[in-house]
Amino acid sequence: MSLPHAILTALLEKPSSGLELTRRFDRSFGFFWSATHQQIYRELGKLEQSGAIRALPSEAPARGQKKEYEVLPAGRAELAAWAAAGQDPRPMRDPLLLRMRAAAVVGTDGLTAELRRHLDLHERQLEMYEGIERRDFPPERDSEQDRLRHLVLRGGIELETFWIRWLTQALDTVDGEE
Amino acid sequence: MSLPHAILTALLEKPSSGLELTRRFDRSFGFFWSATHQQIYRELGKLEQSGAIRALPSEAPARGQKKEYEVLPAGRAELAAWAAAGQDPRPMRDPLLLRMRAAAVVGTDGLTAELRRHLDLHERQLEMYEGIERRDFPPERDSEQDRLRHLVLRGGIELETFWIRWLTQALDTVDGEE
DNA sequence: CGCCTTTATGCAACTTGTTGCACAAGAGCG
DNA sequence: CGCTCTTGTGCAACAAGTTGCATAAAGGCG
Repeated sequence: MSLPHAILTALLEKPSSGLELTRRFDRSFGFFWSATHQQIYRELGKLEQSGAIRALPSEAPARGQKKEYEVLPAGRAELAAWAAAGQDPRPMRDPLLLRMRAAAVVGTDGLTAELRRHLDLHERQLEMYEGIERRDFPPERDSEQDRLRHLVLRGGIELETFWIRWLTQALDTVDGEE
Repeated sequence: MSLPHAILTALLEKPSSGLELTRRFDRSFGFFWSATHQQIYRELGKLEQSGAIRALPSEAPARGQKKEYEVLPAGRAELAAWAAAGQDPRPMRDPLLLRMRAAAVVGTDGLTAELRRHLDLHERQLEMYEGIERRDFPPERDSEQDRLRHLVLRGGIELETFWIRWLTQALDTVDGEE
């Protein structure tokens, strides 16, 4: 049940239309939560029905016309309750680690190229995050919000760093076999 | 489409019944892929129907009786093809990072306890992994299979280490606000 | 025997996430 | 005007994962 809360958070930071939200989820928001535009539209409909958000008044509320949403007090309260509630960490489910374990039984043919490709993807991702860190979190900005958001971004950066280190080890190990 | 392949990998390592598989997925297999017993039984049925695995003959093939499965050549081939194929890393989706971002907007009330609880869970998990590392991967064991499986376990260990480090930072940041 | 617990298999309903496509309006262009 | 491209909203079908419950046999116990 996290997607509605992700949308509420995004809308509290800045009221947006469905497509704008989609773009934000593809960019910086995607560090910690991804979503497709279909998911977003479906959820916006539900949130509007339940009274958590509302569409800002517009002259032309027709199909194909931009529709901006803002969060209502009920939505804000719901988000605050959710953020403070207890939730266990999700059990791990990583296809790449699984494939490595499978390779231990069926052989490592064709794996090197795939590992290199992933390494490259993670290196680009890391560069992007570091660019954002330089742009959005210079040392002089230090409000409460900035510190918390910076912390989240640091999570993304350190996770990418982990993958890069692991993939490098993996390439050493797999190449060593051949 | 990873669950069937996770099951094939587990069965290749050691033929098992549904409940045995469930236990393995709760223990060491869970480092990189989790599954409930309902998922597993459903998938075992599908895999048997498609000819990837078969039930080992038993005297009493009745409900409530243990039913062991083994992988057939078709299943092994399918797994090898899947392991070597290209698959993009999944987009991130972490509820805790999301909650931290939400907390930046709605406030950090009640968050400290939750962060401490997660820190504790990750510390236990790390200890468990390190125990397994000492037991199953002593320096003298160094076959190809061992190196690859050890690599996967190292992934689990380093991920837990990452979370512990991040949660410690997070606690510093959140406590600093109060 | 009758009752309870453990081991084991399994169905059904629901929620969440993905994929593919349809529809609508405006802008640029010959 | 008619054509195509971009922006924007949305439905429908499917796949994957979760939750709750049902069923059955075997072993221990009074």
